[in-house]
Amino acid sequence: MLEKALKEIQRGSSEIIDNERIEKLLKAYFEEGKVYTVKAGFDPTAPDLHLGHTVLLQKLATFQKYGAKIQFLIGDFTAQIGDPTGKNVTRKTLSVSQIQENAKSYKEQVFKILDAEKTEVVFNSTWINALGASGMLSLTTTYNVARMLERDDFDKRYKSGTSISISEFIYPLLQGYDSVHLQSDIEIGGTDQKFNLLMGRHLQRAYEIGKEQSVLMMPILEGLDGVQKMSKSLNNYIGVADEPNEMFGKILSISDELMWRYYELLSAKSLDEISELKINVDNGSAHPKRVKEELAVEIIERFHSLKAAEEARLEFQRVHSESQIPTELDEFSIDAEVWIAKALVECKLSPSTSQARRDIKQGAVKINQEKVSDEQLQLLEGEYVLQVGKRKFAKLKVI
RNA sequence: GGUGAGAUAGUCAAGUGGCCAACGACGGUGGACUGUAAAUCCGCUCCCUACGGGUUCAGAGGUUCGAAUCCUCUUCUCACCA
Repeated sequence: MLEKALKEIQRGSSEIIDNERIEKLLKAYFEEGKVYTVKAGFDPTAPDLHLGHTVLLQKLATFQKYGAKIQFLIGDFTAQIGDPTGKNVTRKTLSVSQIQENAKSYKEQVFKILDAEKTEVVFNSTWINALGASGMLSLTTTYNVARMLERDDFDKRYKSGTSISISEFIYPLLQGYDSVHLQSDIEIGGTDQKFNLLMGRHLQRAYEIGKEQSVLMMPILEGLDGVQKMSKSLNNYIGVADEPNEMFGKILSISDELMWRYYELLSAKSLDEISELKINVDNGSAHPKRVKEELAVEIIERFHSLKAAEEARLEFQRVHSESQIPTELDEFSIDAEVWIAKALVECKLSPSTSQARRDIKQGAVKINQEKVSDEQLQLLEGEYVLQVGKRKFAKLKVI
């Protein structure tokens, strides 16, 4: 049992610091039912969760399975500074009301994965505000500038003469102080957070709270392109709030190679099951597309329902494999006969009439499944299903 | 504060008086091939009912028959020095 739990906890992680302590904590749980705490901090700047975030959330869920109480920390105070990690410019500060709003939508989304019973949502402004100027000052005496500058990103900025604000120096200290206040046993975060995570250990030692948190780091999930990290700003993400059909399409669009990565970090399947799948695909006894569909269904089920997932699968089949028209189309209506190019723009299938004409010229446009060749075509009264390329559809009523 | 370099389409990046709606790359998109994948190949990629017209090269003026290209000012970036 202990073995299994440990294996599950270690799964997918890129680095664990003080693994022995994690073992001890688990042992104490199994033998005496002793509860321990796992902290994870979230920046309330990005309210829309995507699968990249869920890698961490699922790890937390695993911990919950094995006795952990999760300290779900919303860094509402620290967000006012902005995490300098990986940044090469000073971040803008966020307004208090903005942070409040973001934090709220965070909470709404995370309990799809986490067990609310075993989760404590905390805001670090609570204790950091209470720290006061003298508390803050004594916090800063635990570390020095030279060591802070060892950080790669600070180092680069310092050497290149880019500004580093003093508040950014304080950021890691505050994050570490959170671990002091919360008396965390374990903290988990992305690999890019290593410096900040280690600061928790450092400060717990400095404040002599009698323990040093273990640190478990998870790799950063690649986005749909398979290269850059999943992020909203790169538009390569799968949002947990995405529609089932959209999720299905996005998951199916990832490369086979990336699929295994997603399996490892996102699926609830055991590693043994996954490696068996991989063997089957490699020797040709399983079709990679089927395997990918399975993953898609699993993920959609998690955020929607099994029913929605199966429907998405069927819909996908209809539209893409059998090149039929999707069941639900955006509908538009125009009250006079229109030129086809204008109609495409109206239905948001083309961004401009110029583009629409190009599409027609290239044979990309279909009306009721029939290819359009006449660029000058006028649409008379009636109902039409318009299509551009393989996946853009709309229904148009001309009155 | 001083000096120098620069600002070109979604991004990077050529172009330094007419052949420029502007090379190329990436991205995006359409087609072929497929498993709507990847890889590969081909087309398109400022707007406009278009063998034509309009608006672009940080912004504002100016020189010229003609400017992304030359001049002036402004704004912003970056580098070096203090």
